[in-house]
Amino acid sequence: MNVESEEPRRQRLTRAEAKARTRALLLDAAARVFARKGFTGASVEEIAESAGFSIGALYSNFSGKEALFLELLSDRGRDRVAQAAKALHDVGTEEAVAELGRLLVDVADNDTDFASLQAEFWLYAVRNPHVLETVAATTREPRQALEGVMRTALAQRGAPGDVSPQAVATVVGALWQGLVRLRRIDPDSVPEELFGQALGWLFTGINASDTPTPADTD
Amino acid sequence: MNVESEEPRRQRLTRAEAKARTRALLLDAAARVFARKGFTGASVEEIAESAGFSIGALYSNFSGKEALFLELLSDRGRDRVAQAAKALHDVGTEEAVAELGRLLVDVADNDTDFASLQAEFWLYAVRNPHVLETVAATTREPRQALEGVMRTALAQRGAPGDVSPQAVATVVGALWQGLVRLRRIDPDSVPEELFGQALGWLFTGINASDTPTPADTD
DNA sequence: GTCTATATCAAGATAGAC
DNA sequence: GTCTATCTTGATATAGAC
Repeated sequence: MNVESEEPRRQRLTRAEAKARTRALLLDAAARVFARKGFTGASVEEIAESAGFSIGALYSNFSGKEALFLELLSDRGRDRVAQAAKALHDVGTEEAVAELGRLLVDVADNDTDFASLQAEFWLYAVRNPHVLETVAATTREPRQALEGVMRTALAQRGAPGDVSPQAVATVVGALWQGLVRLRRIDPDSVPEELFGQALGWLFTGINASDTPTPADTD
Repeated sequence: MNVESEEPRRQRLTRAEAKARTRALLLDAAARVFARKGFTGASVEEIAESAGFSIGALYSNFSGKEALFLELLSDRGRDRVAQAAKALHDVGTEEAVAELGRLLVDVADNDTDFASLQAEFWLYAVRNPHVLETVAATTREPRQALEGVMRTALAQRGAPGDVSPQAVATVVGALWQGLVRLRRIDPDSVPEELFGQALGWLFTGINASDTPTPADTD
């Protein structure tokens, strides 16, 4: 009967740890199911069972479906892109551009749930004003990380000083998202090199332009 | 029996015309409700009543919820962008770029349902393999129209001959989609001029680069 | 802390009236 | 051709057992 007092060697968990582990497993499952079925289409029952628990366990850890979804937004929102952008910070410019290209293909092809979840978050935001700002904030985080990369990239390439790294980061981020989504449903139209090629055009154009206005005939 | 042979003066509708009108009204309502609630979140009851009809009328015109959704995809999928791109075909290059910029802001700010519907279609496609190709096809149509615009734009700007109009059209389209979505949840990060500015960089860079695109023989 | 059982409700779809 | 009434299912959330 003294099960709990046994030696905690071999990964025996305290109650708090067990609960935290359950929470984490539920969040993982939620990410999968929400991505595959959508917010409304996903049932809490499927999420719970997919994590290996029952509905009761889910409601013991989260107040409901929406709370679980929003928790997921906080946890996963910043993850991938911010992390990648930070990793690129240390890398030289030319390699960074190539690396970004590879990252695009990798995410689009392998982490298929990622783009779906992003789309779900976006839709939830435009439909629920009370979380719009929260979702907007999670998109700003990775974009700011990217802005850092762009700042050094522009400097190293000797771009005109009046070019806004923020604008470039926004453009690169938007292009990335657009291409990932398109590649997902029409891979042939987005070959592996396209993103890198586009970045090449972009940076060349930025360098060549002395003013940020497009009405500048060369 | 001779109902159909009555004079159609004074907007009296034949049975076929009445049915067609009902169908059209249901499709309009469906576009609204699907955009606002999502495919799963939207109820056929709300769609029917939003169009001013009952559930029965809906099922008399469409075999079910999915059929209605897919019908919408065929009707609205090509609409906006293809139409716009074709209009741009006649316009000179410089004006076309500026016009595209204005179009972005207009769509993002005014036709709010458009982007939501697009996102719904995309999600439905990645989740339902049997319609993936259909959705992909509807994205190809406007992209091909855009490709025509890009071809003349590149020629007028004297771009290297080995630059693929198809690649440029894909990039411009993806960037457009990405920026529209971002502006929807974070307008400050996508100022009105950003799209035009990005296009300027892009075309300048294309002109300056002699680097060949991967040989693309259509 | 987690599970089982259940109350409550809303949705998709159908059948027959008009 | 459209409407009303209804069948059936599956969902969220809760309450009490272990």
